[in-house]
Amino acid sequence: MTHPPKRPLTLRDVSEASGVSEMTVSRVLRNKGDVSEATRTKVREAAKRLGYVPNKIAGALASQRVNLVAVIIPSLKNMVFPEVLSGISEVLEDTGLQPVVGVTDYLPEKEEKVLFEMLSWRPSGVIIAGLEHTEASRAMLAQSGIPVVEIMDVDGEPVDTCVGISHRRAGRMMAEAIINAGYRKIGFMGTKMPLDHRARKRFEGFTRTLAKAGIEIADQEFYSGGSALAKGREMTAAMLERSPDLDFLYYSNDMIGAGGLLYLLEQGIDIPGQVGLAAFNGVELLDGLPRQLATMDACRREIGQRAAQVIADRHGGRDTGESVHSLSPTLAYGDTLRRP
Amino acid sequence: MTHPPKRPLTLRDVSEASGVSEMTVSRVLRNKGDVSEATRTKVREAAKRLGYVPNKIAGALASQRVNLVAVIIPSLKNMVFPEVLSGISEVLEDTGLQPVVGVTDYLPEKEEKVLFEMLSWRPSGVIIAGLEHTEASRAMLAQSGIPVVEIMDVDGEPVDTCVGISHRRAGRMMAEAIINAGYRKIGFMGTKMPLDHRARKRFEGFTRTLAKAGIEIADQEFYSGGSALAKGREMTAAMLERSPDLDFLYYSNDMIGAGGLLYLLEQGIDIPGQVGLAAFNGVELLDGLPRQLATMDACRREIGQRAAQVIADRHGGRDTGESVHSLSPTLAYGDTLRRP
DNA sequence: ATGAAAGCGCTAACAA
DNA sequence: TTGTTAGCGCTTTCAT
Repeated sequence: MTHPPKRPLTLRDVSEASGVSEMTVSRVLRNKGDVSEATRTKVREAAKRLGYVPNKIAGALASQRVNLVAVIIPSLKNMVFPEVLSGISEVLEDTGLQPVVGVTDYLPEKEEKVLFEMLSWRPSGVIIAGLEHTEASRAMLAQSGIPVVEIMDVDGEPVDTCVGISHRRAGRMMAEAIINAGYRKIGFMGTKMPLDHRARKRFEGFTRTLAKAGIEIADQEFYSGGSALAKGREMTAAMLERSPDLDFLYYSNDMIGAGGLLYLLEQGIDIPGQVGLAAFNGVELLDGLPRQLATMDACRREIGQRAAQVIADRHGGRDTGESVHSLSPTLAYGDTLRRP
Repeated sequence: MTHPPKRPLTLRDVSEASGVSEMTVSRVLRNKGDVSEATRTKVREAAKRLGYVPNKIAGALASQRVNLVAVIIPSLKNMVFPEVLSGISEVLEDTGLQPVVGVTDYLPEKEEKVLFEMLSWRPSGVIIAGLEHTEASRAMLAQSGIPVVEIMDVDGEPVDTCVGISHRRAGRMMAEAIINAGYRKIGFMGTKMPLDHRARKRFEGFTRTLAKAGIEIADQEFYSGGSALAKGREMTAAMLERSPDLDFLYYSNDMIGAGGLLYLLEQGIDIPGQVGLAAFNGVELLDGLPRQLATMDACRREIGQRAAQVIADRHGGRDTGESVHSLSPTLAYGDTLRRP
C-alpha cells in the first residue's frame, strides 16, 4: 500500500514516470492526435500505475470546453422529474455530455441562485423546467450564449427553445372528456397554485372549458406538504362530506388521485357510476392500484429525450429549426371515467 | 436590448467598466479583503449592469478550491435516495458546499466511470452509496485525498468513513419480531439480489435468524423492473396461489409490500390474523394506505444529514472521530404485524 | 485600500 | 510523431 498523496497527481507526474512530454501524455489520455502505439501503451501504463485522475478544471479552462449540461428542476421527490432526467441521461449518454442536476424547491429566488451557480461553471447547455423565471434568470439565460431548453410547458415565450406539452390544453381536454361523459357536479383538488405554474395552467384550461359549457367548479381544495396519498384521501373525504352531490373529482396529480380512489373504494362508492375520477401524469405507480385511474400522460420521458437532443444537436453545430416543441398528451380513461 | 455576447464576460470587462483593477473587482465579488464602500458599490453596479457571471473554472484552478461534493447513488427512482439527498442538501446549504449528483443504476462499472468523472472535477468530498465497489473505485477513493463517506450501510469496511444502518441487523430484527408474533410459514418477496447488496444483507440477516429458530423460508420470489406496486400485487397473488398455507409475507421494500397489502385486502383476507405483512423503508407513501403496513425505518434523511456533516466538518478542518456511524432503524408494527 | 506579477494544470497552435 | 510556447480567467502573494 503506497502512502496516499497529499498533492493530487498532475500530467507532469505521468510525463516524468513515462519519459514522454506532457503534451504527448495529454494527447494519449484524450485519444487526440497521432501517437505511436508504443508511447501510447507506455503512457497508459504509467497513468494507471500512478492512479492519475485528470484535472478537468484545468482542462476546461485551457480548452474553453465543458462537457456539462445544467439541468434545473423544482424537485426530485415528485416522481415526475426523475423520469425526465432518465430521458435526458439516456440521450446524453452517447454524446460525451453529462447532466448536472440542480434543484429549486419551486422557489424562483432559489432557481436564480442555482442557475447563477451552474452558469458559473460554463456548461454547454441548460435544460430548465418551466417558462416562468425571474427577470434576472431570464437575462442570465439569454446572455449565456449557450443553448437553453425550457421544458415541461409550452404555454408561453421561451428564452430560446422549449419542449413540453400545453397544460392549458391538457386541462381543456380533460374538461371536455368529463363533460362528454355526462358529469356535471365537479370537484377539484390540487396543490396550492402559486408554486406550480403548470398545475395552475391546467386548472385554468379546465375551468374555462367548463365555463364555456355553463359549468362551474362545485367545490375545490388545495393542499401543500405531507404524504400526497394521505392528503388525497383526507381531502376526498372532507369534500364528499361537504358536497355530497358531486359526481366527479378531478385531481391535479396522480398521487392524490390514488389516495382519493382508495378512499372511495373503501366507502363502497360506485366508480365511475356514482362518482368519476381523473388525475394527471400517468405515473407508473397507478398500474398497481385496484382500478385504473383516468389520467393524462405528461410525456415526461420524451420531453427529457427531446430536450437533450436539442442540446446535443446544437452542441454539435447542428441546428434544430423549431423553437417550440409541443408534444401531445394522451388521455387514458382507465376505469374511473365513463367513455362518451 | 443589448446584443447577446459571443464571448462571456470576464473580470477584465468589469474592471474596465468600473475603472478599478481586476484584483479589486475580484475582492469585491468574493467579499474578501478590505475594499472601500465606494469602490464596492461601483464594482457591484458594473458587474450587475453587464450581467457578469464569474468563471468558477478559472477561480477553482487558481485557488485550488472547489466547493462541490460528489454524491453518487444507484438511482433516483427509488424514493429512498431523494430523501437522502434532501438530508444532504439541508446540511450543506449553510456551508458553502454544493452537492453534485451522479447516478450509477446499480452498475459497478458505471459507478467507477461516474466516480472517475466526478473526481476529475476535484470535489471537496465524496458521498457514495454502499460499501461495495470495484477495486479501482476503492483505489480512487483512497487516493483522492478528500473526505469520503460511504452511506446507507455499515456492514463492511469503509474506505474512510461510513454512515448508515446494519441491514443484517435490520433483517434479524424483523425476523425476531415475526417469530415472536407467532408466525411460522413465511414467504419472502424482493428485488433480484446481485444488484442490491443492502437488500441481500437484509435477506441474509432475516433467513439466518429464522434458521436459528428452526424456520426456513417457505416460499420466495424475486423480481426486477416494472411498477413495484403492480409487481407486489402479482407476486403476492402468485405466491398465495402456490403456497396457500403461508401465514406471513416479508417484502424487501415498501412499494411491493403496499401492492401485496392492497391485493390481500381486496381478497378479504384477515390481516394480520390469517396473514401478516411487513416491508422495509418507511416511505411516506405508506401513510395513505388503507392499513398501516409494518415496516422498518431506514433513517434515510438522517443518513444524509450525518454524511454531509462529516464532509462539512472535515472540510472545515474539524475531525469527526469515529469512522463508522451506525444508526438504529426502528420497527413500526403498523396494522399488519401482531405485537408479541 | 489598491495594484502588479506569477502561476494554478491543462490544451491550442505552431515548430521540428 | 513529438515537443515547445503561450495562454485560458482567475486568485495568491507581495508591493505600494
